[in-house]
Amino acid sequence: MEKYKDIGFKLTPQRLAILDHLDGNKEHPSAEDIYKAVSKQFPTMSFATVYNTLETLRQKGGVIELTIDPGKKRFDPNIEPHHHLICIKCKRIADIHGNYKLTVPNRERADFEIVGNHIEFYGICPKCKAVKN
Amino acid sequence: MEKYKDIGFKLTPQRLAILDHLDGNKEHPSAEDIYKAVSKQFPTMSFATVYNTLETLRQKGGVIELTIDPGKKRFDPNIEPHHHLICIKCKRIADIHGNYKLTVPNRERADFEIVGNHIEFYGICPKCKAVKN
DNA sequence: CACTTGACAATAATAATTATAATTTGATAA
DNA sequence: TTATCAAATTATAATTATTATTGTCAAGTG
Repeated sequence: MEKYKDIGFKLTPQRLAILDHLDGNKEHPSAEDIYKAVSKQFPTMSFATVYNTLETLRQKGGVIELTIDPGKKRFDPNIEPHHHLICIKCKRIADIHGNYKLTVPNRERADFEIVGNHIEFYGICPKCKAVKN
Repeated sequence: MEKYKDIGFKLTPQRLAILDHLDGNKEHPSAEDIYKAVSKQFPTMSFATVYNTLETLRQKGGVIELTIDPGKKRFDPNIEPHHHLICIKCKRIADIHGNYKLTVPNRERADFEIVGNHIEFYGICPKCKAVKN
């Protein structure tokens, strides 16, 4: 937690509450999810604070922004490089830490300098499989 | 083109203009891109028609919806399974057709039934690399 | 020809996000 | 400890992307 102060990230009560909610969170929450959860403790919490904090955190490498969900951003406090498995029915997202070595064939690389990758696996989660229809 | 009529997709002039704009398009355009391009020929074209057509097309498998770009959807008329390479600076998207065989380790699969995958490569395109700073 | 259906356009409504402006606060240094 | 100030917070307005609603029209069907 102290690491943030060192990089000029002012630790306010609101930010601590957001960090606390994110810490170890495997739900890949949206801004709204976070707002709902944190405003229970901070009824005056503003949506803008959630967005501002997430954006500042992202810039400082404290959180990853996921573009998996159409229409809204999701946030992942797990900053280790990893991949995701998405339930196409309920949109639940699970982490995948498998070690994949992916390269782009020269022919396809089109002179891009490759800096990273991210795999999205699609599937149906056990809960949704259990539901008929 | 005839294939659409067979599956109950009525071929109207507006739809033909959209299909024509998408055909062979490698730009992965957003709804707005398509709207702008097509409304040059059809000044009365409505945004709703673009969205409706894209959604209907998607359901019929004529186009793929990409969630790569935060804040907006992009559409890809290339329906062959393939992957993408995104310039992190200018957000340009290129197709990657490399043949990757990806499996999820049992330990991580969490009883999901895997139905597909999509790799996003991140990089810097030649144009953006050429720009200083 | 009457009838149904689906597509279109205009527009309203909603959802997610970003911007603005006034006020407050945490961190630092005197 | 207190003064200071940049940065954070809040309320709110504005924007952007998308979806829903409604009335109209045209194509195809019995």
